Amino acid sequence: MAMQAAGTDRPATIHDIAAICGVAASTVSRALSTPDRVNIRTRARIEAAAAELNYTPNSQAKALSSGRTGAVGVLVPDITNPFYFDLIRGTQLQLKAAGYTQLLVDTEESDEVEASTMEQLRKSADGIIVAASRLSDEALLAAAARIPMVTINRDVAGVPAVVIDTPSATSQALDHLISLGHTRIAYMAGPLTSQSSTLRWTALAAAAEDRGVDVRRLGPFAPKTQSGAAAADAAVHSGVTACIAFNDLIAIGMLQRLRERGIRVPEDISVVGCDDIFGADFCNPPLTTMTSPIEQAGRVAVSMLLAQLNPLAGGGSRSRSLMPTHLTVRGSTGAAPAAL
Amino acid sequence: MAMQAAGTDRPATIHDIAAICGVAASTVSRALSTPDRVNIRTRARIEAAAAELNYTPNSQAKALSSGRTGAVGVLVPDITNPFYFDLIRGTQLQLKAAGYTQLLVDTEESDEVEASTMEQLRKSADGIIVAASRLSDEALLAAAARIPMVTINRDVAGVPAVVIDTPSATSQALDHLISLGHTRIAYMAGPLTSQSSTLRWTALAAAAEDRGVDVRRLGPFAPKTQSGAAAADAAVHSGVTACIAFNDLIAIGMLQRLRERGIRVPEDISVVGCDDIFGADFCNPPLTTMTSPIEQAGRVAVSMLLAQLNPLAGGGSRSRSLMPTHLTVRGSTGAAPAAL
DNA sequence: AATCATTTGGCAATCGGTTGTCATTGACAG
DNA sequence: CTGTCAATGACAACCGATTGCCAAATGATT
Repeated sequence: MAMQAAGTDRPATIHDIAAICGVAASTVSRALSTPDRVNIRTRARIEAAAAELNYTPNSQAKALSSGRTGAVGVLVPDITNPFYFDLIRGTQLQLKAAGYTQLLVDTEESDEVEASTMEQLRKSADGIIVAASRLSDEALLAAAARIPMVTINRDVAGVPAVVIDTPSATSQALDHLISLGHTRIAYMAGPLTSQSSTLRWTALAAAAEDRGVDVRRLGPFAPKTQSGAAAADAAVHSGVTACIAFNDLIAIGMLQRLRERGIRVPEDISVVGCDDIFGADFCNPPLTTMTSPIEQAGRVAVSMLLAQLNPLAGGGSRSRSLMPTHLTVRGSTGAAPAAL
Repeated sequence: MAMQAAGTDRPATIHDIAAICGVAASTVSRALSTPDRVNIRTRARIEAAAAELNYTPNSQAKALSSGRTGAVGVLVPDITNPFYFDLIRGTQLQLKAAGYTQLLVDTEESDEVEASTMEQLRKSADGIIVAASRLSDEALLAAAARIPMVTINRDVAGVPAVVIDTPSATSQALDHLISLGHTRIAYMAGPLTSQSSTLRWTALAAAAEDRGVDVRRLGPFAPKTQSGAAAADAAVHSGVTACIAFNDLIAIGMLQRLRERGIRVPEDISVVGCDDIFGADFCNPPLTTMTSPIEQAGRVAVSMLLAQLNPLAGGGSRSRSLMPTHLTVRGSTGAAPAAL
């Protein structure tokens, strides 16, 4: 009701409450954090005063004295990649639900920025979530020893991770293409530093060998729609009838380029993406892609991190979580063109 | 070179440096922040020790004692809306360049969440950037009195603002449609609480009156692709031959729905979006839309806020910045169908 | 009624810095 | 040789909480 303690405009402190109630500041602190350690009547008075003054604890001070900051850092390589939008949304939701603040940082695909950010965050965050880390295994492991960490799409022994199981979906995609009659297929690789890209290629190559079809690797290509042009040209030049792109951005870029060049999709060439990001369903043609539970992955990562921070809450914290993926067939894949 | 002070693993403090150099902690603080107040030789020793210990100041402690947090809050109504991706990217880049940290918060289109977040941020941020605020003018003004603020797409007297000039672009869009022969046009409105939507409608209605064409307002519709279905149906039912959507999300959703219903775009109906978000160029058909310099708006907002925080740097801080917009014509608009 | 166990709540140190105040130092001028 | 002044750096208070420790108060027990 009352806006503020009359006159003063600065936020109320624990001392203001203490003065009003005639108790020590420490008592107020206890009443607010460990209610059982304080007489129920004084507690009531304190709570009333706190409400009256519209008191909210100063998080800086809290962090300084308690060591806990109530913040979690979220590191993504490129904030403009729609893939991370969903991820960020997932972490944001789950963190907010748990009363944490999200510190979002774009590491600009740079291992240096990533490392220095981690060191920085060591003091200003209780833990960090690192998506698609560009760091070496050793560096990542070393960092994880210094601050609670959960990685996403980066599996290193000893570091809790959430892994979206796209590799296994690649064989599903491959079978889909084979069933449509394709036998010459390309994988449009992502950045060399991306473990996801490597794992997808490994899984795809293994599946291809198993099925006895020809799958070649092209690239690497940057995970942006602009790279799609180069990817499209490379695919066409290589003579394949279908390709599986590292992610939807590349795939969508390919779609645009192919259209410009008058190459029909899927009649002349089929394109499969990966992730099912915003836009995959309304591009032209709609993209067949491996749908990832991205937002959910973000939420799970937060849960794992919080479990690590507060070991009290029963549930034995799992150190690795594999998120299932499935193929979503849309319009960008079709029967292989008749052989010349 | 040396990893850490041998043995101790916790971050080095100003006191560690002081002990090594045999000076008081305050001297170290001064040497690091106001170098001229300290002997150049001791300063050198201190800097050497700091480097040796790999010292980085504790931001919490710094914030507590100095009152400045080095963080800026960025409030957006819906983090999943691609429009805000570009905005967030712009703020992130500019903040990082200035050495600030970005605190990203999704206010979930709720004025309550927005207000409480602001109160919260009052202590943990030096200033805030509020995009498309859902707050009343009074509430916004009151909040701005409590913490340095810059709004984006929300113009309230007394609060510095960055405004993307989409209203004036609406008349450009209208003229484009008129030149194609359209005379019955609909505006697919956004949320009632969105000032942008209101301003666009006002500008559009005025322009329509001026040109003597019929423009009716339909909606409101939530700014999501899913709302596009309802919007599309409403537009078709109203018998218009063209429509201007509040934003690209609605427009893209309409495109999808119209396609499902077998209504051709632009042959049967033309659609104009607003913002030119990710996806507007590759949807089907590519969307004619009002292109906004979104990322730039984010950067400008940060600059204005920082100018407000550090009045020292000459440039008289402008209190209002109007970002120009232009119409980008793509495939979703075409000649009006012949009258029945 | 005296003793002991248990609450209850205050004191003061602490977190890691910043900053006002002041004593010391040395240089220089008178 | 001494007085003035600027430069330097140490001391200590402070920012707003948390938390260990202890004394006082309460209540239960015998």
